[in-house]
This record gives sequence, structure tokens and C-alpha cells, in this order.
Amino acid sequence: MTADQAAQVVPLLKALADPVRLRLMSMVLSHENAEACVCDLQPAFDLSQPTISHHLKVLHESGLLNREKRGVWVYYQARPEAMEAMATLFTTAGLSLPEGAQPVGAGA
Amino acid sequence: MTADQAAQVVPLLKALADPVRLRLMSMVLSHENAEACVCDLQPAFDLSQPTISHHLKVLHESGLLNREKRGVWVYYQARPEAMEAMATLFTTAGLSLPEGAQPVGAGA
DNA sequence: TGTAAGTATCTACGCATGTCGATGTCTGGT
DNA sequence: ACCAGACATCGACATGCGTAGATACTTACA
Repeated sequence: MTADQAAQVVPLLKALADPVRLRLMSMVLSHENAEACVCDLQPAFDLSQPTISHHLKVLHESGLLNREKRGVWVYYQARPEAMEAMATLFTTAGLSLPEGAQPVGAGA
Repeated sequence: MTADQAAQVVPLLKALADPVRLRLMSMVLSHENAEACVCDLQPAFDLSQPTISHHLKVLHESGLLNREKRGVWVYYQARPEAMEAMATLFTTAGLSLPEGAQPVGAGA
């Protein structure tokens, strides 16, 4: 993995490396059509509305969530490409164990 | 995904959400037996030795790397359990798209 | 014992980040 | 036109984090 490749993935990891944002992503993904409006998400947290809005903005700007305004409500939707990029990173791509490797505790 | 589950995974994501540490993990994983000593890793970066040592400590304390001292050298080894936990998170577990979901741009 | 090399720890500094309160913006209804 | 509700933005504060220099520790070797 080159420095450039790392620099591309790090923003996604940074966005997910927060308990609130991780739960927000999980909640969006488990909602109908992998989307949810802020009014669905906020009540699950003991945080102010601006704070939730801030975290959703971080997830949006990192490319993990799409935004769509419908009337008064704003719906956030999971971006499949981003989720696949994460899954690929830890399976086929740069961050998976080589098959033959036998590190400590690998217990053949 | 519960708050507790999120709290367990976040430290791993936090540890990887840094370009230097992500590359360190990648380098360790691509080395023979998924292990490498500091002397192998440090030259790849334009950072001081204490800084590299600090990052390796973060990866170690988060459970991503094991430490083993052999003579003067210290070898860091990837922990398969941690790597699997990450892979699982983005595939079968809490952060994967439900199969039937058709969010924006999902392109059937 | 002394010295050199590899690595970790300590301290400090600047920047980024999570949080909130106050306020702004937009939409729908009366 | 006015009001109420949903959400975003702004400003400020406390905390966390990445980095480096100085220093300590450990091992190998003469």
C-alpha cells in the first residue's frame, strides 16, 4: 500500500473512528432502504441536535452518506461504493493477512 | 449495533485512521510471516524514530500488533483475530449493506 | 567495564476534534 | 404574513493527537 493509497482510505476510517458516527452509520444501514432522516437518528443519542448534525456532516463529506432533502426532513443514505471500499480494504486489498502467513497465535 | 459494540470496535478504527499507522500495518502484513522489526519499517517514513515508536505502540495497545523482542530488535506481528474482526465488521456484521437495499446509486 | 546501536519513554508544543448554546435557514401550515 | 418545526451553521471551549528533541533502557560486543 502506497502513501497515496493510504491517504485515500484514511478519511473514511477517520470518519468511522468515532462511537457516535459508527452507530449512526449502523443505524442508517439497518433502516429501510439503507436510509434514515435525522429525526429518526437523533433520539437514540444523548447529544444535542447540532452535534448530531455535525457528525452527519462528517460522514457526508467523507463520502459515506448521501444527503437528500424531502420537505422539512433530511434523509441520509449509505453509499454502497464507500462501504465496498471498506470491505475490500480488509479482505482482498492492502490490509488482509496473506494466506500462508503464520503469525503468533495463528494456530494452523 | 449497540453502543457497547461500537465502543469495542472504535479503538481499532481509531488506530488505523492515521496514514502512518495504516501504512505500518500494511507493511507488517506484507512482510514475511506478517511480521517486521522497527528497523525494517522506519526507513520508509520521513519521521523521527520516537514518532514511529509511538505509532507502533498505538497499534500494539489497540490489539492490532503483537510485540516480540529478539536481541536488540523488536518485531511487530499482525494479530489475525484483530484483522478478522475488522473484516467481519464490514462484511457480515454491523456495517454492511443489507442485500435487498437499493439506496441512491445502487444500480440493481 | 565500556561503548555502540536499536528501541522506548518523557516532555512539550501546535493543531485537530467533539461538544454545546445561540442563531440562521428553509419548509409547511394557519 | 406569521408562526412553528427540522436541520444547519457559527463561535467558543476543553480535550485529544501527531510530532520532535532529549533522555533512558537494553542488548551485543570488544
